Amino acid sequence: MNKANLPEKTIERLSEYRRTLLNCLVKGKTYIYSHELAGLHNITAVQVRRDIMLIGYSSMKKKGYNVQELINVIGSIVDYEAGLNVAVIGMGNLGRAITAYFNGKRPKLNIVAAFDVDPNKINRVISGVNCYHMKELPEVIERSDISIAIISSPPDTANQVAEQLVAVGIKGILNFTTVPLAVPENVYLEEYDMITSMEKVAYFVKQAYSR
Amino acid sequence: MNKANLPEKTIERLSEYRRTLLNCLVKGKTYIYSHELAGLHNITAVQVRRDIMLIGYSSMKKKGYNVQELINVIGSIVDYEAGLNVAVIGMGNLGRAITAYFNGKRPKLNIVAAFDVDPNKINRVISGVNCYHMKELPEVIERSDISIAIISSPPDTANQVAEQLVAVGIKGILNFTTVPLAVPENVYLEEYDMITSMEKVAYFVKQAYSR
DNA sequence: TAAATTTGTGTAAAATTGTAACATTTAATT
DNA sequence: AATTAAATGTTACAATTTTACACAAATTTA
Repeated sequence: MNKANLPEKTIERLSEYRRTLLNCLVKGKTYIYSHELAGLHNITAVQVRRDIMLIGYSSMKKKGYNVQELINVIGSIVDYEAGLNVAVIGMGNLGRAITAYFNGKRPKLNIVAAFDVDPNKINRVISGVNCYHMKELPEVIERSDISIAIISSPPDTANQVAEQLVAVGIKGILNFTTVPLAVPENVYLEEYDMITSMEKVAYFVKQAYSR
Repeated sequence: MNKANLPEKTIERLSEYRRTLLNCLVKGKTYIYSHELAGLHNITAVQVRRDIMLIGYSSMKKKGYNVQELINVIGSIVDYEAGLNVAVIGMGNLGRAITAYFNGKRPKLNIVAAFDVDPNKINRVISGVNCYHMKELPEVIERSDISIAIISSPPDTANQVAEQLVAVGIKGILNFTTVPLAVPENVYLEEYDMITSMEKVAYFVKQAYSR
């Protein structure tokens, strides 16, 4: 079973499917058809079946997919069995919201440390996570075996923060700041900018108006 | 000049270019080469030139692009001249952070109202925006000429909220909840899920480990 | 004037998704 | 029990979107 090298888009969808599936479980739904899952995600049933085919899972034919089993299989693809630890850099409004929003939602992904430079935040538990001074970064990352970082620091510090993170061996970065980052190839970088998302929406709304 | 129907990815990049360009201006840089812009965004110079070609702008050959001019042209594509008003639905941690983070950053996009059902929030100014009760939604949307909504409400209410928004004539939705939404075709929907982004990072970190 | 640099753009390639088709399996129905 | 209907697994191909390649034209610099 070649679970490696799945298309990036497939990974995204698998993550999304899992959320929907977890929701199904809560509602007591134990089987789901490909076309149901497709409808919930605004895609075609073939796409769903293809994605699921790629991860090597088979349904109970004619009854749809076993929800719990599918959740497990997706987990075996997406999750790192031993769990991965995450740090948040920058505990402003956004950093705190992300931390609060995220923590506890994924058993195999835990935010275990936060960093800032504001003396009022250092050595306090904020949004459920202890906040350290940036100068402690190397030690804490090492000690807590942190491999992923979320950057929510002020934009002008972002690249410098990224450099430090790379230097201490971080393997994946999720960038919430407004500046694009430069990192070596062996570090996976996911950029996310809310403003771009908003502007995209605005553009298409504008298009709708001018017709 | 056919500015309509630009590829979605191009719109994203234009938004990102603009941010970088604004930053250049601040630093006193008035001209920029395609390969410089490309380097800052980890893409190829051809991609940059192609995007700029699509919006019908031409550089001073051999001196690079005029930063201010390019900002203006991108604005003429992405922005709605008269401005667009935005509402945030759900003023929990995330809603407040988004509002605080966003407001003031884009002159043509303004968050002008927030909605919640928590009595402690109603009729208060939160993160710089007045918070109304959900039952006032139709009236406020109408009165304030709001065409875009950000949903940051609890997941189980998201679809119901979306329905209400569609009913009152919202044209674009940015969904920050964990449930995918179903909206009519004439409403532009942008889904964003942090957890999926995180899981994507985690997946690729995992891949890196198992090699 | 020659060399080097940079842009603009036609064309090709790659990646992704959608459509159609169909054998196969299973559940339900008659 | 046989038939019908529904759903999956899979392939092939078309359509679309996105990115890369190649190169002429323009312009600066040496």
